[in-house]
Amino acid sequence: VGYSQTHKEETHARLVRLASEVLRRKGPEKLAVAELMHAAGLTHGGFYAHFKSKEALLEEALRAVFEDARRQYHRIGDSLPPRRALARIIDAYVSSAHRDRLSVCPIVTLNSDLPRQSKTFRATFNTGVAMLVSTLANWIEAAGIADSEAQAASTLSAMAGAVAVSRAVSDNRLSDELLRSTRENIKAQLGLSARRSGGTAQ
Amino acid sequence: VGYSQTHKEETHARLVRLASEVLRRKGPEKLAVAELMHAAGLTHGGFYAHFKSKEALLEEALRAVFEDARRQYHRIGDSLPPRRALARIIDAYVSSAHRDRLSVCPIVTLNSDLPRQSKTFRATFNTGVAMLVSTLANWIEAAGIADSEAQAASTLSAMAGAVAVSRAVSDNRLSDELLRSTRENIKAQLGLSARRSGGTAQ
DNA sequence: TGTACATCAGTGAACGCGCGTTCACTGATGTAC
DNA sequence: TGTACATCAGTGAACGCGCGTTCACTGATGTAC
Repeated sequence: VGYSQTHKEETHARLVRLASEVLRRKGPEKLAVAELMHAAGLTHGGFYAHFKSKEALLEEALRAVFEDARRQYHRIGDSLPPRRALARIIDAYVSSAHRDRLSVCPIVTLNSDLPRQSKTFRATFNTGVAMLVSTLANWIEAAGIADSEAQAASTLSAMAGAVAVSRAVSDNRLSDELLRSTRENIKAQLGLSARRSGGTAQ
Repeated sequence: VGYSQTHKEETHARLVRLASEVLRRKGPEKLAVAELMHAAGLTHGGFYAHFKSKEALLEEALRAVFEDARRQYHRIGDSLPPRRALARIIDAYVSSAHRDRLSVCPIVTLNSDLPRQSKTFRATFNTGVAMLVSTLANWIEAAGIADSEAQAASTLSAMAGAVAVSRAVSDNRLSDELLRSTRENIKAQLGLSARRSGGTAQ
């Protein structure tokens, strides 16, 4: 009835996808409904046919961002033995490439916005962080490392902190050194530096 | 001429001090001029007798926050030998007490706001981070640890990341464990775990 | 197979509110005489 | 020592803008007959 059957769902999904990018780029408060709708080729009034409120959109978008992050880990780590998977994830995360482009990781982009957000937004964030921690913890446990959950949380926070601070350091040399030494520190901590399993094949 | 000689300077300083707290609590965008002035017992119009703009206040306030952080390090670490100083700073920073109260450290509170702020605000932040890094680097170097500047940056980012993430973790047990294992990881990294220098005497 | 109708995704003007900034003013105090 | 005056920190109303939300509407399309 009016438009094709899946049309609304498609538009909805497109808005969430767009919003998840704007959310990472600008944060929750600077994401403007009118601007988002315009970017989607629509007028701002139509927004409320899709979302109860801006808040509702933010929550959907945040879930999407965490999902993207989880997928990213799996894209990098699946099909590798656990120790190699961890090393690859750490190298990809704590990198100047990650520093210089829009982060997929909401922890880097949104952590300090959190206290000012609504309870439900924070709850969604909590859930997302828990998901990422347990994703990492699976590899860490599979690698035979003790205390996997706490180590996963500590690793994730050290990675996110390093990228966040590297962005705030204007001296490029120091910024690169910070990332390099964080990669080494984390890998040493997880006992991944020993290079037991041969070369860097594939 | 009107009021006492130092009156204006005192008011100015009081506004900056208040702002530095609000800045850490609410971030740059949610710091409202009228609200700040009201908190200082003044009306909002008078603001512009003290600051060229809100932006100018934010920069002064941010400098004050970084100064507070630096003073905090010295308060904890001065009068201790370098290794003990570092251990004490790490324990105080990466603690549930720090997680649960308003952070003195602007890296924890403001890092993800940064990309949305003005160039000069970011420059002020850069300067502040550089100052904290070199403060830590002094102790690290004095402790005879190699690569002190990069280690200082990496340590600071790991500490800030841990506190930020610990705030976003709703599971209290995991949150505490994250802090504990980060403390241990960082101290192990800096070779402070060996407990060479005896007990914990004052 | 063709036509009238109902649906509803999207339109665009309008509203209200928060907030940074401006500005003409006031009145307490130090200073000149 | 007392008085008129100039200064200027602070006042409070007003303005303009961004932005979330509302709402009466439109017009393309599927459906009933």
